[in-house]
Amino acid sequence: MEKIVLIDGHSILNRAFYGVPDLTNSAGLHTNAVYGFLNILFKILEEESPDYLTVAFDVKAPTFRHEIYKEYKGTRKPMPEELRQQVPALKEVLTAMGIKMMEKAGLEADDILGTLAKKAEKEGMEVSLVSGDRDLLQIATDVIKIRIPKTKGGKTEIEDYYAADVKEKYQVTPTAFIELKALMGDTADNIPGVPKVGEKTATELMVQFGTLENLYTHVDEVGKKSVRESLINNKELAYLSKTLAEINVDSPLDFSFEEARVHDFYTEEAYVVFKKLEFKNLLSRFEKGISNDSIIAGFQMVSGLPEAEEVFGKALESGGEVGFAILKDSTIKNNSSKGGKTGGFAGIALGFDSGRCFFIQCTGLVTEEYLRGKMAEVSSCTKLCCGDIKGAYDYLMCDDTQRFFDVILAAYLLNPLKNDYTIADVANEHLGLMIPEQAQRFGKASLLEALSQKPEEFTQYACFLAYVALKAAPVLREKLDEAGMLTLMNEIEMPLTYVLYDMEKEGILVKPQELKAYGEALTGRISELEQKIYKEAGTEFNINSPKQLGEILFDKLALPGGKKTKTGYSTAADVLEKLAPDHIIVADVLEYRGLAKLKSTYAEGLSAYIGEDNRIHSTFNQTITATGRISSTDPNLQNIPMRMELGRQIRKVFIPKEGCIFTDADYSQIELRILAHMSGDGQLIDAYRMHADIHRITASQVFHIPFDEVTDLQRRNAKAVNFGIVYGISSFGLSQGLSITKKEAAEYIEKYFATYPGVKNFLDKSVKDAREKGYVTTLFGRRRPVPELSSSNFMQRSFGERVAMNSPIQGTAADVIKIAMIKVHQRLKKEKLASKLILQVHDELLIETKKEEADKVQLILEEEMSRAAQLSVRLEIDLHEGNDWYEAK
DNA sequence: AAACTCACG
DNA sequence: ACGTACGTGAGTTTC
Repeated sequence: MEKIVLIDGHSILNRAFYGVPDLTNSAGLHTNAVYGFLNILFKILEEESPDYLTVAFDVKAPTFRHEIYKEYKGTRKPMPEELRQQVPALKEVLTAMGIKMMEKAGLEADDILGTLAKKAEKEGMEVSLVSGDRDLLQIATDVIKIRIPKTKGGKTEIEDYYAADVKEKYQVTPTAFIELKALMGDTADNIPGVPKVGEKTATELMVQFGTLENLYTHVDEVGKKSVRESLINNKELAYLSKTLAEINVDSPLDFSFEEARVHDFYTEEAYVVFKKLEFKNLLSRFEKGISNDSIIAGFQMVSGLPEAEEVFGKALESGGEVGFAILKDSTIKNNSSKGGKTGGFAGIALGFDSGRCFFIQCTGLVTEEYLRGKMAEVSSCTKLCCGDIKGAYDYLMCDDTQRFFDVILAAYLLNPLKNDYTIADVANEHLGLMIPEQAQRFGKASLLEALSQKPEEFTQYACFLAYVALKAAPVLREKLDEAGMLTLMNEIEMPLTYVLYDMEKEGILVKPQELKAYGEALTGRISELEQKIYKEAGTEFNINSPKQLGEILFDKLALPGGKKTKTGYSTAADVLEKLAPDHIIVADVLEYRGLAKLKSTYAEGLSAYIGEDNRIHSTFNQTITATGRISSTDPNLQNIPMRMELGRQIRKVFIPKEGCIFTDADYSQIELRILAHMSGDGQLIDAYRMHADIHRITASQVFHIPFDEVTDLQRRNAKAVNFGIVYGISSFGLSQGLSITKKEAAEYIEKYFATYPGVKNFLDKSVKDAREKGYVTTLFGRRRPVPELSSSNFMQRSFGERVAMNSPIQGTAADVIKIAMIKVHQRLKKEKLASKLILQVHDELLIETKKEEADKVQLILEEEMSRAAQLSVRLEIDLHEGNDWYEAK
């Protein structure tokens, strides 16, 4: 028997929209609903393998049936903008996939679907009708199956209804379902229904009387008086509702089943559209369809020394750029293999302009050392491009990044919002090429396992890395240039890769015994507090569990504070701090938490990263943050305690090596200074020229008080406002920060803006720019897209506004310190100093300084950091030195 | 894997 | 009316 699948377009799109978290492509187009729709579509197609397929749409609501009863229209909420823009996108996708669509002015999708379903039934087909709402249940029969997808926790399950299933679940036949609905009404569909009759009463009535006709014939038999009267008084309404609820299964439609016949959906056109929408999971469906055969034909594995020599010779002679990839497992430093070198090394891939690519396997005479030597030679005189160059420097020789180009880094600059960046992604987005991800090819196998198990697949993979790097480089350069970020790339990000590589390699020396002792010193107090808390609570429980803690505090002990999070009570510090003065147990919990954090995250956490050289080699990531900052992982050395004295003590275990001291330099209020510069606000610029405590000046100017009479409270408030401005001010946020009312906060903000009108102007302009262009930029051209601004959700939109205000400031600060790092690193090298830059903490640089170089290092830091950008205010530096990190801050 | 909490700038 | 300050990473519990 032939089979047709009919889909209710708007209804499924709507379901998908609310069931799939927000997604946007890099052009800022929302795509979650289309994505969800396609997932449902593919699932259905896989299950049903139909012969025919049609998607029906309403032309626009409200239509035909609703027009009859105008008074009730307009209860439907307007479609959110994020959803509206996805309707044409979906139609584009379906068109590209060659899927038949039906829509007709004056007809609702329901009518089209109903009509087609009945038509197909008559032709002797099986019918699957997919819709998000239950209206369609009325046309279920023994061959017409209604399918209702439900998204439960990310998984889509589909409920199926044949006529019998409707009867089972709703106790009425599909035909009676119409009248059931007429009685109870449906606000979403503008069906009035009979007052006083809800779902329960309606079901009872239909079970008892079977039809509306019969109900009114025997209306006096209705038991409940109020219901009986309502039925009698609203007879007309009931029949009108029936008209509204009934799907027209005999609509005038030109339809030929042949047009709806299913064929290959994975067309070129569809591929292009999927790529535009950035559905990379779905793109894998095209792999069979689109062939990379002609590219792969140029790939080759090389295992012998003479052949390797030949390939390297080719690289050295190549006039143009060469793509390469180092095939090694990513460094795993976090397990107990302390200071562990890298994982397995499989070899090196090289790609040439001709399209010829070679995977040179590390085997026999072709040793790792040989390859390293050859790559060093090649890198010292050839233009090279790759992905993740920081991870390749171990195999390159020269620290002059001029000849290098990192396509991953370029992809990050073009869209810094993504979670990860892979060569396969770059191929998809920038070359329109489909290549499988590593995991897809080899699963969880290590590289060496993959090589031995699937050598041909591996060769293909390795060569693709080099091929894509080479082919994508000019494309990315062009895109960066268009976006005004080529200089940022060449002058800041690329040179920085080598600085970060050096910092990682250098690491920072720690005192392992001291760190251990610090942790052990905490243990006593922790168990003391643990026992005390159990006693105060009257029971033992897991203090680390917010769930259990919340129940103890707010249920068992009935402390005031109520709910806050989705899952239960909030036990966050700011909530507990309000209770602490009145309840010893809360104060104890807070102290316990503080100590437990220090012990687990820092004392024990850091210990696991100490290498055989007694140094910790963190990883500095350059493609993580949305604003341009770098991040530090494994371990994170950018969040070592500082604010509280006890935590700060941990810094005493970070020490310079023998013969060295630490020199630490940090920018003084770099973000506020950048704000002063970017806004050009005269008053704020002058404030900085006064060369005094900026928060006190702000207080003095905003509150119109002589500088010397500013109280500590006023200074504190002004400081909070300054912070707030940088974060993208909102009265609510400020009120939280200062524990004052929203109204008071709003007054502060108003006064601040009255004092510094240039700042207000600048922030407004940032938001306006972001709305118009879809992104904001830093002083050095770095972009951050702000797709949230086009959201119809108040919260998301407000977030977008704050992002638009904050990112240029935070991002410019990130640019500035990156420049400083490059310059400092260069100077140290140029002046042949042995001192090393080892850490960056956003506005701070730490140098392990040879004692005899201390003065020079201070001078270099001072000069290069303050010179990193020429602003209309000075960039001031605070310099410290010490015999450990604690002393040097 | 997600939620919560908390460390830093 | 809505319910948040901006940017990160890691440890723990819980599903």
